[in-house]
Amino acid sequence: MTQPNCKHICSNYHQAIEFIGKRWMGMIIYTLLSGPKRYHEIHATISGISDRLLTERLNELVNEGLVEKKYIDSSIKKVEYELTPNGLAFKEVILAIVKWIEFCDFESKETK
Amino acid sequence: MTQPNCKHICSNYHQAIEFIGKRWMGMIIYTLLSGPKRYHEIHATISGISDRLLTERLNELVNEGLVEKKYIDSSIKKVEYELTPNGLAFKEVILAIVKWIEFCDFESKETK
DNA sequence: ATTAGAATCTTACCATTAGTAAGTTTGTTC
DNA sequence: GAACAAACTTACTAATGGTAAGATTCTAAT
Repeated sequence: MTQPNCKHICSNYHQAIEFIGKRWMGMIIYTLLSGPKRYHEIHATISGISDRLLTERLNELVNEGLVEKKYIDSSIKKVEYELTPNGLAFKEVILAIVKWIEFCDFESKETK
Repeated sequence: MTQPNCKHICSNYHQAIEFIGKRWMGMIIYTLLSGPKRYHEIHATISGISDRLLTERLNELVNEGLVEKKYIDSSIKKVEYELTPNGLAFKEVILAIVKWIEFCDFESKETK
């Protein structure tokens, strides 16, 4: 955290957390962790997300190389979204968040 | 991820990532990891953040119990912000994100 | 073969959130 | 006691997100 390249790490961290922190982004990656999914499957899994933002977020994920978009049978209306290795690697971050939540829950129960 | 309490975890994860994903939130926690800081110190460290949002984010962090606000010498204009144990525990998440970034960088260099 | 419906966007419009800039109050320093 | 800094606060504009309707392509049923 205070190494020579702190500024580099810090700026990368800034970019990264602003990207993954965009609304619904975390949920979409989480959903795709259990395997590739169709557009409507993701939509059905994440309650509350709109078509507009799901499309937008998926495009951003594809552009950043975390998700791959596959046209099944070369059909425009048969699409599958799958995590790339970089997207899959995000699982460790999700696990850390889940652990952190559990720690916070535990703390709040201990101190009440 | 696919355990019985998946829905519970998932909804908590959703809440948590939407909270920590708010703009500047990650940077503010990151900054406080190196120790308690005054308002203007945080402001100086994070380039680009405005007074308005820094105040707002700090209030949210205090309300969620991740940060404690201390009035030094009981003075209204001498304030220090310090991470609580729950806030400190977030370090593991940050480390996971930093590792993930490094993995992604490595992958992109390998495959070009 | 035609029609109904689903899948995957796209567009237009309104609401919420963020950014900018100026002002306020208290505290400090010369 | 005047000038400046700290820590906000307020008012306004810009950007992002939410809602709802529509467009296009595919699939299934009659």
